[in-house]
Amino acid sequence: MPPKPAFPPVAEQMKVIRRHAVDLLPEEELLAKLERSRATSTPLIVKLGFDPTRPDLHIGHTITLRKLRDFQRLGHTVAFVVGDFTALIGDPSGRSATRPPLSREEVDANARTFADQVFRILDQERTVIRYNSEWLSPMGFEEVLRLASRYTVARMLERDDFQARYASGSPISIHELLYPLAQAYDSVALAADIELGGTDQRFNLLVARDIQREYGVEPQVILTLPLLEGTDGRHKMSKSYDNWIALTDPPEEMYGKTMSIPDELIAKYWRLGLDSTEADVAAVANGLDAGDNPRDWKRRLAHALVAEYHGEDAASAAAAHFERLFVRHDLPEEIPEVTVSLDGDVAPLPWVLRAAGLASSTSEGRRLVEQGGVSLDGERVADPGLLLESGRTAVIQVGKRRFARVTLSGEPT
RNA sequence: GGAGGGAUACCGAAGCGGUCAAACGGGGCAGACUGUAAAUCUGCUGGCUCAUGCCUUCGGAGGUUCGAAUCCUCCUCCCUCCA
Repeated sequence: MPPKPAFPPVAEQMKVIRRHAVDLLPEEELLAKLERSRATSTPLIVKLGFDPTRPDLHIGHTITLRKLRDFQRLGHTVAFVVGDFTALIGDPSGRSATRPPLSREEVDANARTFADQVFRILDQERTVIRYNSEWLSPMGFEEVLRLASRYTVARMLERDDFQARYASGSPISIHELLYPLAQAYDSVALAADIELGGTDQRFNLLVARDIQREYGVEPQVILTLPLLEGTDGRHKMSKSYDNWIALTDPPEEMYGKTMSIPDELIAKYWRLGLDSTEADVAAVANGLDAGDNPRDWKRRLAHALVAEYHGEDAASAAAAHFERLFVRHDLPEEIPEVTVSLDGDVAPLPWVLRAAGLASSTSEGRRLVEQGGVSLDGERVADPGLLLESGRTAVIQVGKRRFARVTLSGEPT
């Protein structure tokens, strides 16, 4: 059992809770809940939904996770809802297309991966994980109708992503309209006091309040947190935009991706991406205002991020690796060894690139050579017709980041 | 149930009988530049054991034609309006 929570005074709790919050609605209700919780020594139930279609957490998710941890430190309980049932629908949030549903096995595997990552930040003792199939699956059609009758099409279509899809003539399936209701019902089942989410979740979170009320459950307070832009600096961080820094990214990858964010985002990453204090954030902002080279703050940021998830040593190694590859353009410390078997005595370079996994096709390999993107033992190659003999070993570099020490073997496998 | 519109490469979107491996934009990749995997500029972006060569693509299946992404028939899916 977790130690008996010692709830700090409400004003103090509010101060912690408010930090970084975008929406905190309605605040009076939260105050009341906190007062009651403290008076009765009962932790509040703080809900966060998790979509098991995307098990890979990234830096953007940590903003919400840290806020959850704040709640845990204040003595409250976190309830995670694994949306294994709702994954059959696919959250239409921010998507332009219907999502394909998942299999049971995928959901389970994703949920496990998710838990591994989440407990890097959260306190396991004060976390409850629930699967929403637990209550959604047994609902009969009658129950679903009852739930669906509590909300109107017009209100549902207020959601800007639905509106955009409808306006642009993209299909919206009826079941997608049910998603916010299902998510809302989770809050009924859990009797959630507070639900967190990114600002893009505002609509879904608010629907839950109405549905809870309909079912005679005290409505939850909603707390939304800022979305962090991804490495491209344009879209919110997301796997689908390929602009994400995953918690599980290897150190060099994490470091390099961080170094590629636009300079304007440095301060924001410090504020939201790290477990930083106001003083840290101020130091960064002041430094940048005073004309510090942004590169230095970005390096510190990259270092701090890697250190948080991989430790100090890994962070230093990643920094050194970055120096070597991108600043000095040297070879990396470790180059993967690849052996390629030839059919004959020689093989054209583009073919070898494909066989060694350095290009996705021979034609792609040919293009890379033609564009000067390929070098052999440090020498740039210009002729796509170049033949390599069997028995030879060479370090082949493609672009800035792909390397392999390739051995050509004459033995047909 | 009725009427009309649509399905094109990773995404969006042109093309409407040959000059189409298919405009353009985004994305991606490469090059130059850079503190940077940023920004900017330039190029590339179906496949093939070495090719001013060959092969396969424009929802699916047939057909017309010397020749089809483009025309016809049927099928599948989507959208809009009317009921």
